[in-house]
Amino acid sequence: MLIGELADRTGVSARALRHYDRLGLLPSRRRSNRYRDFPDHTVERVRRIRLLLDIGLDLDAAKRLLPCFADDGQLAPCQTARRALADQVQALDRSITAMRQARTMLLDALDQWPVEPTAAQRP
Amino acid sequence: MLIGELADRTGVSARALRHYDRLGLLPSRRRSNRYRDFPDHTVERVRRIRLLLDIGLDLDAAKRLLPCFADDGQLAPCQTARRALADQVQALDRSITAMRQARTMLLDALDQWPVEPTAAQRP
DNA sequence: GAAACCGTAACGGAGCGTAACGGTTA
DNA sequence: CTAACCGTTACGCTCCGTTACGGTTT
Repeated sequence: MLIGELADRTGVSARALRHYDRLGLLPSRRRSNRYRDFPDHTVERVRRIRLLLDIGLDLDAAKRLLPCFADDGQLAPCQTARRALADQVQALDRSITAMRQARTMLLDALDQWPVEPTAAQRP
Repeated sequence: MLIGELADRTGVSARALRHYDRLGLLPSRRRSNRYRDFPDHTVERVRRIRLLLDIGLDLDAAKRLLPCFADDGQLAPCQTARRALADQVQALDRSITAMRQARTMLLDALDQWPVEPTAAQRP
């Protein structure tokens, strides 16, 4: 399929797909007119990439983990995947902690402020 | 004071300080030799900038909020600050939620995997 | 004259968005 | 002919780190 169709079927922009392709994350051949031609299973492959990106990994890590996916879409427990995921859990923990602290600081500041009367409060 | 001293006293790199300066967040005059010359209170100003960055705001928002700080270092409840902070709390909430979901996904995947015996496990 | 500061300019990085310009095809 | 795709540069964005090159001061 052409890149436009792949974009439609995955919800990922053609620009992003070209980006993944240039980094070697997608299996694409070219037609005689130089248009990229993706096999059907690329739809699933893109979904896997987005899954990995969504959990906070970068494209470099995603590239290394793509071979760890089994045919059923499950991430297999290869050594690479295990370490990457474990590391990412810790990274997420650190980020979450930092963001919760920031959130607390903000709420404290807001709580200490007097409430400004607004016309909208009396309908 | 010169930029090196400001960097030392704030723990912020000179490069970052020049960046803030170029964006108009720092009050700096120039000496005859073109060296930046910061007044003493810039130390506190930099701390405020870092505080705002630490809670997830960007330099653009920081620039708008700096005038909202009172002399005692407290962020005053001006309309601008109130909205910015409230918005940021929501942004943090969204990010935290997303990261926790990602964390859960990772742990679920890791839990389903068999434990690989390692030499290091038997000392 | 070296060491230690200061300055500006500019590339790099992550993941694309967004032109800008041009070929292709229905 | 035109609309709708496709292609390849290449700059922009965020917050600086990091050269690279050069003047200033001690």
